[in-house]
Amino acid sequence: MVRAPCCEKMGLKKGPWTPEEDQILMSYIQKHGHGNWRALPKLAGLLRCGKSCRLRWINYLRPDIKRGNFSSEEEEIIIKMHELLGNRWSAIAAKLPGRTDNEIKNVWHTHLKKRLLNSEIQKRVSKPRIKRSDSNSSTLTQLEPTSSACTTSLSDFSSFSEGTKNMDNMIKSEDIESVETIMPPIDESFWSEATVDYESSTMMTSNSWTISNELAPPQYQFNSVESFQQRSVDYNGSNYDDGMDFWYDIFIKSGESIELPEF
DNA sequence: AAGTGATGCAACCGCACCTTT
DNA sequence: AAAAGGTGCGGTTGCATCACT
Repeated sequence: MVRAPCCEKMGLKKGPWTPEEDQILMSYIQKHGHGNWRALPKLAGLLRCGKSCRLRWINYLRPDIKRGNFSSEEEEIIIKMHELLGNRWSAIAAKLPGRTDNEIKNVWHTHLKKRLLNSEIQKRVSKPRIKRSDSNSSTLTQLEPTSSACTTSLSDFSSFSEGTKNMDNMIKSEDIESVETIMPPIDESFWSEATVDYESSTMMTSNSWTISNELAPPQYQFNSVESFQQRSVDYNGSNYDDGMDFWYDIFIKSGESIELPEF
């Protein structure tokens, strides 16, 4: 398929929008709707490409756009949804009326990512969960005390293996509050003794993990090694690095010895 | 006051997917 | 069924502003 020439080659304008352009675009869409974005600029008398018009409308001019800083509730939702969906900004934006995917993406990269990183560092510094059991070996031992065993299986979590896209079906807009139910906060009683054998120093490469752990809340359990591997591969399809801790947490709790696939 | 680096945000780009022909 | 065209998404960039020296 032949790609359409870019805006510049067509003699179209790029860069920041002027108030005049905004006004033209806004009044045209209010009067006629946007219809075909590609045809819109010509019809509206704008020297812009349709893509640029669409973006400007969606991210800035739409009447239902919410302006101003994100509330702490909104930030919480973004954090939780990102934990579940990864960098699927449009899906996250769908849960936050008036906010755009672009805005959420920016907020994530400029504020929330750093904040989460800091709090994670703080958490690990203040209460380390893992120590090297032998300074000459790569075996790591988790320190926290055990708690009661959990025997429930994770079959209700199985739709995960169909890929992260199916998350849209799992999470309905009215269920935002219930994200806690899907991914409950982890309290200290959750952790048990575990060992992790590394074949490399980084979690991003293929490792051999040995987990001894008799407990896990249902939402973190896996029925088999294969199911975990399948899920980790699926997750890798989106954003494995961002979610490494997420998988690490799950894995630590899965109570199985498995080989992570090569990524 | 000037220079410089960091930060935030709007906008662009390339790609994938969907729809139409 | 395949090609063409349209749309939406996520990653990235560039610029304005702020903070610091």
